[in-house]
Amino acid sequence: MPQPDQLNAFIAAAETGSFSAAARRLKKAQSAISNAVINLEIEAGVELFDRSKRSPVLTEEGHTLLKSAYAIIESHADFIAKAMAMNAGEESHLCIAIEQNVSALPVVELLVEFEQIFPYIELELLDPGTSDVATLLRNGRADLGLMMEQEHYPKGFMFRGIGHSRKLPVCSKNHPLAKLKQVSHSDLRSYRQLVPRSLDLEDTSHEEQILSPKVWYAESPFVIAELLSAGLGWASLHESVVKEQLAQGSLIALKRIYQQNASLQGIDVVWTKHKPLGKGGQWLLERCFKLNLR
Amino acid sequence: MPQPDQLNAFIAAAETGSFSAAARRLKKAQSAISNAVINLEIEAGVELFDRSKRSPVLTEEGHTLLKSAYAIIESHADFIAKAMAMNAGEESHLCIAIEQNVSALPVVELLVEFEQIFPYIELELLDPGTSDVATLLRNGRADLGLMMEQEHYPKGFMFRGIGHSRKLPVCSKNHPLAKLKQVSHSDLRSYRQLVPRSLDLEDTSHEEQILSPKVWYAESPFVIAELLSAGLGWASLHESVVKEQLAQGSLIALKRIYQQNASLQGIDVVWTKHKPLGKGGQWLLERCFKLNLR
DNA sequence: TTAAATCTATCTGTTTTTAAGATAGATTCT
DNA sequence: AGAATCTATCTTAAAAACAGATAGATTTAA
Repeated sequence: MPQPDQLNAFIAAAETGSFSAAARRLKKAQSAISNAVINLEIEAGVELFDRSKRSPVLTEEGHTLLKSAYAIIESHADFIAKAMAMNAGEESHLCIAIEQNVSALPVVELLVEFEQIFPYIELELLDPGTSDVATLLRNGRADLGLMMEQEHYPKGFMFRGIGHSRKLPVCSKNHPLAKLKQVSHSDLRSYRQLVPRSLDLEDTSHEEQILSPKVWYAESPFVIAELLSAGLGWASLHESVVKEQLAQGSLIALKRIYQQNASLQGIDVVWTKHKPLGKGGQWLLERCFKLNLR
Repeated sequence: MPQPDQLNAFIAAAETGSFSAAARRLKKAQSAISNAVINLEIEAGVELFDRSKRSPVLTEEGHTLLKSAYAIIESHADFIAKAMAMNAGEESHLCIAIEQNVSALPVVELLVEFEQIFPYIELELLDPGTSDVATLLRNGRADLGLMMEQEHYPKGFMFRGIGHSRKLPVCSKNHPLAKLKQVSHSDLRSYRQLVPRSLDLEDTSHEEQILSPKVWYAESPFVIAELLSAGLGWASLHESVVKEQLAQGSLIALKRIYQQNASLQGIDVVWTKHKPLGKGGQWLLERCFKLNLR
């Protein structure tokens, strides 16, 4: 197995075209370079330099193996750079959970920038359904979360509002409700309601939004939007989820009597005191504060 | 700079979950593994294993750096594999010159197979114009050539026929010659002839095919085909070059009186005694023998 | 609960490897 | 021809790697 020092000697000799010059560059004795190259040649069984002239010149095999030598040194540099980043306080892995109802676009733009600044951090993205973000943070699966605001968070949780999302009652353009100019409470009660519900059975936050006695549940708001598009029932969904369908007209926003049509819900960025964020997480957090989602 | 032995110890320890087991696998003393890992940790400044339990378990940073360690070892393996291939008689670089008139498709299929068998050989493809293949072989730029047969090759050249190519007089469908059912020698003399001519001024092989007093030259037969398509003159070109244009009707093959319409020309694979072929070149050569180009 | 087994870290002494210094022979340049 | 510069090699000193032994800790089994 070729030693890094041998490879560096090989590279320096190839680049300078002289063992002596390579020794000067690497601040070693000329004999060290000569030995390193010769040992590398013996171990590889390949003549790397043609020594018929005064200065050694790369053979064809040497040219090819030089590229491989660069590849090895670069992978070494990658290892060291990763380790340095960790020493500087960067986490090696960062997991962000973004609730599906949150509009992804502004976050994606943030992540593009993140990749430039923290190229050595592995990023993991989760997009759980309603209110499972908190669960992922609690059990340490995620480091940072974006979710719809909750009344109260578990102990040790930190949060901060970073915008708002509109929640709209919607149905298919072919649904009976779509024919009405305005819908009342009792209109809604007459038809099947689709409700996003968390995987977590403990979580009862969905209950307060149930109006109709005929309820179906789904974990993903996108699945609900699909069902709605097929003409099945109505649901109260976040604007970002049904934005496209509203624009192309396959889904319709219902106008409600006596009540504001859209209820505004806050979006929080959430993290925990329990596991402190590294440099990458802190950067992301501060950039989230400057976001203004809507 | 991390030593390969340290990385191997790190990897073995991570895979077996135990320094002792890693020592057994690598046939070293347990203290050697322990030292290697600890030194790697010190040099990187990163704690790779959590030692709070009896057996060490990878930290998050360890997981990330383990991937980089694999990358380094793999690039080492690539270096060694390349060197081994060279020791087994494979050339590190193989340059093949294929005259533009030769149909590329069967050769391409051969090269796909070549890539599987000789993954460590760098391949270079040249597609010179008429009769420059010999020049590239002579001055050592190319190792192997495919070209239209010549009367006599320079000294030290080896060659073997591997097929034939049809040469056809062609012109645009809009050219006056295209209206004639058969064309005579004097018909052809009346219009501009486009002739492929080598870059090499010494080469006079193009002269014998000149019929018309109005001649233009071009190095590439493809450029000539373009000119023909624009309605400019006629030319005698290889079928493989104008195959598509003949099929789609933009170029027309002329029928000649008194003479066979298509003159058949042999295709040779050519190499030189001067620089002997390696395993890859030999393989390619033998596979060329089995080709039957037409 | 106790004893055996297995693990890691560390110390010690030996062996191996690495590198510098010096030198001789070869090539290039003037 | 002579000066300068290059490489290979020999010798010797320094450094690193390694095995063996051991102590302390944890796990497993009785």
